This record gives sequence, C-alpha cells and structure tokens, in this order.
Amino acid sequence: MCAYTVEMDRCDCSTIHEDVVSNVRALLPDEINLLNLSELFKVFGDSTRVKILCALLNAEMCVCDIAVLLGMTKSAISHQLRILKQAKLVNYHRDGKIIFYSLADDHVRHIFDQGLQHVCE
Amino acid sequence: MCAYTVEMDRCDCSTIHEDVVSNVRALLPDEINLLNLSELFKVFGDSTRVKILCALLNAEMCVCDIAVLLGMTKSAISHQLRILKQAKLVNYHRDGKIIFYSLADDHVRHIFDQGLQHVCE
DNA sequence: ACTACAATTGAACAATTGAACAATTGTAGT
DNA sequence: ACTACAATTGTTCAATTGTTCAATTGTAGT
Repeated sequence: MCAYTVEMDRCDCSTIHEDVVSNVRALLPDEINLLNLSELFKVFGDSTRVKILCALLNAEMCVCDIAVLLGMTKSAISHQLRILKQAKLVNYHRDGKIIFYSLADDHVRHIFDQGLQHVCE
Repeated sequence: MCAYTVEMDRCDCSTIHEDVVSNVRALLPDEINLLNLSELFKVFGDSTRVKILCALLNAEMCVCDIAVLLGMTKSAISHQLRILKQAKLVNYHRDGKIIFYSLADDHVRHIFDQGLQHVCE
C-alpha cells in the first residue's frame, strides 16, 4: 500500500524512497518559478525564434532585415518578435518608420552557449 | 524593388541594411545546429520535464519516486523520461526491478541557473 | 490630405503536443 | 511456470502552436 495514498491518490507503487523524495522536495524551487522557467524555454523552443535571437546576438536589426535574413515574411517575424517581447528577451526602439530590435540581456547568450555545447557533443 | 527578389521571393520591403544582413548571416550558426538547439529547448519547455530535471539536479530517482514527488502517474513520468532520454539529458541504470534516473551532464544545471536568473528579475 | 511603406494585428488553418487509459514488457521471488 | 510489480508503450483526444492571408496602424515625405 502506498504511503501517500491520502494526499497522492494517483500513486500506485510500493517501493518509494521516502527520504530521497522529501529531501528533493525541500530543494525544489517554487512551483511558480518552475512554471516561469518552462514558459521561458517554451519561447526558446521554436527554430524561428532561435534564429531571430541568434541574429540579434550579433547586431540590432529591423523586422525587414530579419525577414530577408531568414527568408520569411515580415508578418511571421513580427508575430514571433511579439512573443519575444512579452518574454522580455528583446528590446526595441523606433527610428522614423523603422523599429530596431536588440537583445534584452546577456542571459540569452549564456543559455545559447551552453545549449550549443550540448547539441554539439 | 527588393534586392533579394530572385533568391528571396517572400521579401516585400525596400529598406534593407544589406551590410548588417550579410554580416549577421556569416556569423549565424549552421541551420542544423539552430534546429537542434530549438529542439533541445522544446524539451525544456514543459513544466513536468522541468520539474523532473530539477529533481534530478539533487538526486538520482526512480520513476515511482518522481511520480510521488510530483503527484502524477508513473505512465506520465515515464513518457516524459523517454523524451529526456532521447535528448540525452538523463542517464539511467537498473538495480533489480528499479531503474534509477540521473542527469546526463552539467549543461542542464548551467542553463537552468541562467534561466532562473532571467525569470527572477 | 495624400501616398508610400515598415510594422502590427486578427482570423483561419494545419500541424504538433501533452495527458489519460489500457495493455504490455522485463525482472525478481516463490 | 506463476505472481507481483516497476516501467514502458500505443492509441486516442483535447489543447496549443506556427504560419499565412488580409486588413490595419503609425510615421515620413510631398
């Protein structure tokens, strides 16, 4: 019989390492932070957005530039930039008709570096 | 008229900064690596998998332990562990009936640290 | 006011995804 | 061989996601 039957009615196993579970439970970040973290990675989890961010690692660019660079429509790029804006991953400033986008901070650079190291192994 | 009409038939803008575009294009990682990178982040982009990985940051655990810890079925955990295995993010070893899962390398730790820093600002 | 154009937005569609359920696999003990 | 059980797998379904198209917004120049 599962020791957690009362609070965890979905458990159907008997060999739980309760000490490990309770130790890990204490070390786990807050539910909210874990949720925000997965939301952040969800933003990274699209090849178009990855390409846009990689481009912005090297220079600030307008929607049109990015569209040409990636061979996509401005609409598609704009939609993705909106998502990147909401995640506070890019900044922008208007210069006449043109809006220039740039990276918001350097976390992206570090995360991408580590990620590329992983996929290149 | 767009300078890229021939090779980029989807471009509908005229104010391209060609120098910027070509510079960035030269610095952009290979298409394949960018695709793999987004696939990697896609794996991180799910709260269940983030929780599993955060748990494994602290201790190796069996499917049953993780199921109890997160209050989910073993089936659900197993499905997610399969995805984490395919992404080479977790290792595992069998001990009798029980299979213990652990983190594959420290890239995950670094990526999560940077990610948490970003979401906590 | 009008035109040109960079950029954004909303709706619709196809494709992908995560969770749940049932059935199955693999291992240990009797 | 049989039972028990940790873990995996296949299938189905609802929800989410990315792209396209068409229409709109905002700014600069005439």
